[in-house]
Amino acid sequence: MATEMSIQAAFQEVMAASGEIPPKQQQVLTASLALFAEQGFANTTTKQIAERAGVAEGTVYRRYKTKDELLAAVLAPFTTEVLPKLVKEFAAKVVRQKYTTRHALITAVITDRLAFLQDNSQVMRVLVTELLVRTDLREQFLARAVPMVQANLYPILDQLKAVQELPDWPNDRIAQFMIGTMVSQFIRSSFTAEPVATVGPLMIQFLEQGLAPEPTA
Amino acid sequence: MATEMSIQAAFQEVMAASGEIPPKQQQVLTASLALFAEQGFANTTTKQIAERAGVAEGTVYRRYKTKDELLAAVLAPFTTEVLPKLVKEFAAKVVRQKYTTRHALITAVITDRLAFLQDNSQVMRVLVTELLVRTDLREQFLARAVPMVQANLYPILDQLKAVQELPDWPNDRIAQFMIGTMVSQFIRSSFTAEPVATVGPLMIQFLEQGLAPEPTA
DNA sequence: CAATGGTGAGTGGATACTCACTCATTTCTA
DNA sequence: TAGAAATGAGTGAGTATCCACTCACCATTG
Repeated sequence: MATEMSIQAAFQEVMAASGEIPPKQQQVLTASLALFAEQGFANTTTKQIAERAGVAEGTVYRRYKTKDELLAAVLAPFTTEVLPKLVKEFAAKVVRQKYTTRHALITAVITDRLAFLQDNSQVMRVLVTELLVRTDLREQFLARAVPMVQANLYPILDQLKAVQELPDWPNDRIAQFMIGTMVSQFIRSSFTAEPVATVGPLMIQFLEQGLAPEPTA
Repeated sequence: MATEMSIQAAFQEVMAASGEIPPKQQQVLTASLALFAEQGFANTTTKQIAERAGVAEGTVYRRYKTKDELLAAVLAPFTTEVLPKLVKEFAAKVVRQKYTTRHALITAVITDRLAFLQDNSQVMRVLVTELLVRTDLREQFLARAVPMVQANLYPILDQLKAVQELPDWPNDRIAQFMIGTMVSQFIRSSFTAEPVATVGPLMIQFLEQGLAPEPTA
């Protein structure tokens, strides 16, 4: 599957960061992620994880002492490494290329970031489902993600508002429309396995029109 | 809570339809729904259900023989009674009032149907979370919901396309944009408990602009 | 040998589900 | 109509199973 590469890449970061992670532990993480994505966290047993990882059940518990720690270990790299990089790289790119139209901004978001999300569809899937149910995880995630988006995306939005490229709506609403459109597409294509390329143009046009500024009265 | 009335209403329908459902069984259903919505299906024990319903654990199993049957019983009225009515009433209303602009259509969808969804937020919540994880349930639901939407919404869209009130995009895409925008708002406000009234106008404007037809070249 | 990774049988607790019984209401019968 | 019988919702202690987690032991490497 196309997903495995970037998932591996995400884990690679953790491996590099926190010393060596032995191969079997990596298999445990990979298997956990896959099973959590397929069945959900609560419906996955540690025995299943061991089997899919080709490992004894005790091995599952060698490094991570509880099943919850395993979930955290699977999600952590995404929220602490991948997501920040995602947002910041994007902001940097936008600033560097001096996008002054929402068309350029939206195109960048859709083609670049949506593809990225779809590459990481497994983690995204687990994250979305668990955020819906686990209050603690949701708060923790929002506490990290929201300020990050605010700090990096909002200035850009303000800038575009100033030049009449965006309507004078609250930033959180604009962000919600963009994110909502992306996530709904993401979820849909995570079931139909359709590539972004086919839908991209339509989403761009829809967002571009939807976020057009109201005629100045 | 504002939700309880319409939830009760949904159960009322089933009660009326399939003979008498004794009061304690109704308490079991209500408790199940509430707990499933709060914690998710897999994280809810039958003991918890019994306690919240003020009932012995055996009572939980009198009518519904398994926990899965209980989930089905909680979701069934929504997909078989409420959702069809939701869609058909909407379609009927639209046709009756002869909406010929997308503004009227979108306004109707947002103010009317979104409020309805938020009234049924508990069932929606359970449905959404379980659809993400349970393949069988998802297929079953889509097999019912998709044709219903196609039969009732698509003709209206075609009609509006004909009079240049909608762009010539595939119907499923237009539907996705509308549904995605609504659901993302629904999920957000199911956490922040903000009323629809405040966001409605913005969503309407966003969708109306986003779904404006491209200038005929 | 020390240290670290790996093993898998075993354990305690939780949980979905059962069943023999009670009790109230309804239906049958003399 | 009084009493007997049947019905079925409700009960809660009990059971079989499952599952997260442990631990005493083994293997490999430096």
